[in-house]
Amino acid sequence: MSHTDTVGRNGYLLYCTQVQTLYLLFPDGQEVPQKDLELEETPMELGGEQGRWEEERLKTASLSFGAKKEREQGMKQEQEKYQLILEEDEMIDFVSSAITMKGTLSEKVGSTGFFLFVSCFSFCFPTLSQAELKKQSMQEVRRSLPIFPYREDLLAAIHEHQILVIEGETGSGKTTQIPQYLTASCPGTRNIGCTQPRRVAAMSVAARVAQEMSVKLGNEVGYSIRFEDCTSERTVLKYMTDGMLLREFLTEPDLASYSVVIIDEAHERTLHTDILFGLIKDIARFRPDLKVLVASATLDTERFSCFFDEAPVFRIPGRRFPVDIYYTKAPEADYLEACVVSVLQIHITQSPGDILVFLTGQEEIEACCEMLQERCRRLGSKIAELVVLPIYANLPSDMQAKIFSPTPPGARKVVVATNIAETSLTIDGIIYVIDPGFCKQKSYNARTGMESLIVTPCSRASANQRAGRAGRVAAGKCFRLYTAWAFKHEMEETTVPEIQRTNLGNVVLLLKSLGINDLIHFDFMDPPPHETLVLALEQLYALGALNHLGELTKLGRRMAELPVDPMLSKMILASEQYKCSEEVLTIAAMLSVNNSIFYRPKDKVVHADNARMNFVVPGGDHLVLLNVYTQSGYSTQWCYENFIQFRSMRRARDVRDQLEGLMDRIEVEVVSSQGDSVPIRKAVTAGYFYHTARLSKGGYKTVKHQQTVYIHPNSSLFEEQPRWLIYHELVFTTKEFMRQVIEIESGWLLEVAPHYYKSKELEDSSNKKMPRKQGKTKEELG
DNA sequence: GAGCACTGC
Repeated sequence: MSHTDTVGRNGYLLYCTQVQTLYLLFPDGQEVPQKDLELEETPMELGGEQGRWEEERLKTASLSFGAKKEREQGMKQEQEKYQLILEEDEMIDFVSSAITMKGTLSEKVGSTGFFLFVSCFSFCFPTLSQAELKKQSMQEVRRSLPIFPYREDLLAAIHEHQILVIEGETGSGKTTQIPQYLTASCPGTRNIGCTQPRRVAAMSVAARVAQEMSVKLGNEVGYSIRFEDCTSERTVLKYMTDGMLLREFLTEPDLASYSVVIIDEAHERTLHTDILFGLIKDIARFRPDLKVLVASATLDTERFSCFFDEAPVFRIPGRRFPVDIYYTKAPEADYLEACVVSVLQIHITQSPGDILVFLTGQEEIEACCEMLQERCRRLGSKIAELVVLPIYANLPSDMQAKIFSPTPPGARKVVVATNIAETSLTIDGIIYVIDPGFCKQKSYNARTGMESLIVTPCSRASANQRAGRAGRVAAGKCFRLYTAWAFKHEMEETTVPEIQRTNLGNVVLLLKSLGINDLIHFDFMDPPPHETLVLALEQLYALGALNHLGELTKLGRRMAELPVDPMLSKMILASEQYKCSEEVLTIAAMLSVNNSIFYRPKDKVVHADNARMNFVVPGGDHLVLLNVYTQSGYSTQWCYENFIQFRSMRRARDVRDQLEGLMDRIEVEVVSSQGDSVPIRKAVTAGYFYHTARLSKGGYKTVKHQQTVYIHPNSSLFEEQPRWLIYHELVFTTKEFMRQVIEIESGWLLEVAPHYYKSKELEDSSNKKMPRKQGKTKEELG
C-alpha cells in the first residue's frame, strides 16, 4: 500500500491512498468511556497486523453506506439503482463507526418529547389570545425538562458554593430554568445576569422566560444587547450578551447590582467570555455574596472547575436523539465533489429527512449548490426533487429565510451552510449531516499585526457539534468525509480559543481602564500569546493612550469610552482637532461593518462592480465609504439597485448613532469639514499612523516592519498606487493585502505622531536609504 | 487582479 500526499485544494495536506482499501474503523469519541478509545496501537502504515485488524473490525460494521438490514433486503436492486445515477467509481464508501453519538431520547419517546423541546427554544411564541390555554402546557413543558428533577439539589448546591460549574447539554433547560428557580426560591435576590455569546439568543431566551413567568418582557425579565436595552428598574433577571456585561464593568467594577452572574455557553470560549472569567473570578474573592454559575455544554467542565479554584461541577443530562457516525474508508482529496456525491447517495438510498452540508465559505457554497443543481437537472425525473439552499451570514436576509420554509412533499431539502449552522441557527427537519471537516478560522500574527483567514481542519469538538445537528428532530446520521483515523489523529480536541488568535487592542484598553495594570499576569484561563499583549501595549503607547509607565492617560480614558478598536477610537478623537468629526464618525461606522457593504453576487459581477465604481471619489477607500453612506437612501430598494447590502448599511447607521451619542461624554463636538478631505485624511492618519506603507518596487513596504504588502484589487486606489498610504487592515489571503487604503502625505505623519516618527522608522530608514526623497517630501510639505 | 468563517461592544 502506498500513500501519496496530495495537497488539498486549500493548500492543506490531505492523505490520499491510491488504492482505496484503507478500512479503518474507529468509534466516535463522543460520550464514550476512555477505554473504548484506545486506538493508538493501530498504525497508519498498513501491514499484516493491520490487515487482520481491519478484517476483524469490518465484521462489526456494515460494509458500506446505510444500515446492514437495508442492504441485505435489496442489495442487488440498490446497486442497479446506484448505477443509473452515480458511476460506480465515484461512489463514496462510508463505514459506520462502531459507536453512535449517544442520545438521551429514543426515537419513540422522542417524537412527543421533541415538540415539547422545540417549543421551548422556538422563536415563535403563542399569541396572547392563546395565553391561558398555553399556560398550562407551558408548565408541563417546564416540568418535563431534564433539569426539573434536579431543581432542589441544584438550589442546594448554589446555596452551598459561591462558584458552581454546570454541565448541561443543549435542551436541558439550564438557560431558561435556573434563573427562574433562583427568583422563585429566594424572592429577595437582587439582579441575576445571564450572559449569552449571541444577541438573538439573549433576546429570544428573555422573551421565552418572560412568557413562562407571565410578565411583560422588559419588566421583571429583560435583555440588554448593543443598540437595545430592554430592561427597567423592575428588572431582576437580565439576559445579555457577554460583551455587554464586560462593558458594564466600566461603570460598575464590582458588579454590585448583581447577586448572581451566570456565564452561559462557556464552552464556546468567546473573547468576551474569556475576559469575563478572569474579572469575575477576581471580584468573587472580595464579594462573597456574589454567586457565580458557569454553564457549559461539553466535557470541558473539568477545566472550568480547575480555573475557578476547584469549583464543583453539577451535571444535568441533555435531551437529544442518537446520531450514527460514518467515516469514509479513504480520505477524499476533493471534498467539494465528495459532498455532492454524498448528497446524491443519501438522496437515493436513505429514508426521508433533510440534509445539512457544512462548507467553509460563500464561494464553496455557491459552487456546491451549482454542482448539485446541475446534476439534478441532468438526472431529471430519475430522482425525487432536491431543494438546494445556501446559507451564510452575508447572504441577503430574504434568501436566508428560504431555508426555514417547509420541504415540499416528496422532495428533500439540502441546506449548504457555513459554520453559521453550527451554533447560530437551527434548521428543523435535519436528519443527515455531511461534514468535510474544515472551517475557516481567523488567526493573528502579533509579529506583523497581520490577520489571516485560513481553511483549517476543524476540531473534534466542532465535528461533534456538527454531528449533533442531525439529532435534534429524530435519530440521525452524520457522514464525515474523512477517515476515523484522521478524526482521532489529525484533528485537535478543541478549537483554539479566540483570545489566542485575535488582536487584543481594545481588550487591553478595557482592562487598563479597569485599573488592571499587570496584564502579563492577568488570570487568563488560556493566556494569549505574549507577543499579542506586547504589541497591543506598544500600539496603545504609540497612540498616546498609555504613558511610559503603562498607565492610562486622559486620552486613553476617553478612547476606552468608545466601543471600537483603539486606532479607530484615536481617529475619532483626533477628528475634533481637525474639525471633521461628522465625516469621521461615518467612516468609523462604515469601517466597522467589515467589508460586507458591497454586494457582489456571482452572476452579476459586472453590474455590481459598475455600481461600486459609481461611488468612487479621489483620495481612497475611506472617502468612498463616506460617499456611500452619504448617498445612501436607507431603503432596501435603494440598496438593491446599488448593490449595497442593506443589513450592513443599517448596522453602520446603528454604530454611527451609538458613537455620536457618546461624543458628549468624550467631549468631541460634531462638526463637518464641509467637503474638504485633507482634515479627514489627517484624522485617519492620527489614528492609523502605525499602518503606513510606502510605495516601493513591485508593491509597498510597511514603514513599521519593512514588510512587502499590496493594495487589494477591490480598492479604489488599486490603479493609482500613490506614494504614501494608510491601510485600515492587513490581511493575508493569496498575498499580503492592505484593505481599505487612503492616500496621505508623509509630512502629516510628522504632524500627527512626532513622537513616533521623528525618532523611529520614517526618519531613520529614509535618511539611510533615500535621502533625496526625504528632501522632496519636505518640499512637498512647503 | 481578488475571492471574507462566525460573533460581539
